[in-house]
Amino acid sequence: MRQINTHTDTEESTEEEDEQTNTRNRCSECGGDVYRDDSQGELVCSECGLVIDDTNIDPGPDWRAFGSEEKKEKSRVGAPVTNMMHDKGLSTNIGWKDQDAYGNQLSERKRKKVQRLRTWNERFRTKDSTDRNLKQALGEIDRMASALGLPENVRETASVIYRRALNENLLPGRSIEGVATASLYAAARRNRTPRSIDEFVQVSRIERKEITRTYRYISRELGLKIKHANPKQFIPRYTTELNTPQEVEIAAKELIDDAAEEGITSGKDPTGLAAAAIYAAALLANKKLTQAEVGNVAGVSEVTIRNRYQELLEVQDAGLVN
DNA sequence: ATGGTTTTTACTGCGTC
DNA sequence: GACGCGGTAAAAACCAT
Repeated sequence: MRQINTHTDTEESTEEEDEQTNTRNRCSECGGDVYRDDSQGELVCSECGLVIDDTNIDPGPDWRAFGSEEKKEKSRVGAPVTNMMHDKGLSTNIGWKDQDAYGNQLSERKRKKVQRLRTWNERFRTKDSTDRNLKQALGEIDRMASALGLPENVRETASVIYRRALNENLLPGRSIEGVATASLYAAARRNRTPRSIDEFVQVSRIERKEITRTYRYISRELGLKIKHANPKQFIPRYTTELNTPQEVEIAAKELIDDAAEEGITSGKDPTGLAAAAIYAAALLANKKLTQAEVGNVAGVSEVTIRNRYQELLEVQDAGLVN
């Protein structure tokens, strides 16, 4: 009896978050109005183009439900719609095994029939050039995102950006790969998990010049209004790669904050600032790193670190007086 | 295309281990 | 002598116009 009670208790107390967190929101980036684009199933900022909130892709039950009993029954069925497949994962897939749904072998006639179905299904699935284009681009986005360790929601954002570029006819004259790379670069920055151009050069087949050129182009044409990357966003990855103690990481972030308040960070390469902050923080913590070490993992020259970290320390000295 | 800003490259001298 | 560091000038890259 006791056992039964506790069991049911835990079961009923799960999943009671029906907060409607949307429609009249402010964009976290630029403060613009956010509206819901139902055709895509995502929140879009009217100011800066788009805001993907991954909690919003598949938020809950499909229909209105009255009471919690009904709510349980009418939950959504099937995989969530995703932008990462060129048909958003909604198409039919025919298995490759020559078995029916019960696992029995198919007869010779049925097998041929299914084979024909597979063929036609594949033809329809990638019917026109747009679909083939998307298919290839999304494959590239996925590949690069994996290589750079970018999470799912960044890939989703990149997919959306790419679709928009495609819809607005920005592709002609540009390579699919280039636009795919630029889309992912933009998406990574938008979602506050930026990667440097250098890192993209490592994993993309596109050379640096074209990545930046294409990024500028689609960013302008789509009105993405992406803010400059915050140097702090690079620090954790660098410090873990350098195996520095956590105090250094924290101190480095504070150095960035202080510098940002003084306004000496604008126009400067964020990776350079991050590297300098780490170097300076390590110095202050008596946990020395060489400029070359930090420069290597951040992809920044020693000269830049020198210039930046002295500026950072100047701010600190001035701050102590105040 | 142009000019202003920032970063990189390459080289230097200095002190330390 | 090798290494880490600081400084510098010129080249290269970047960015807005």
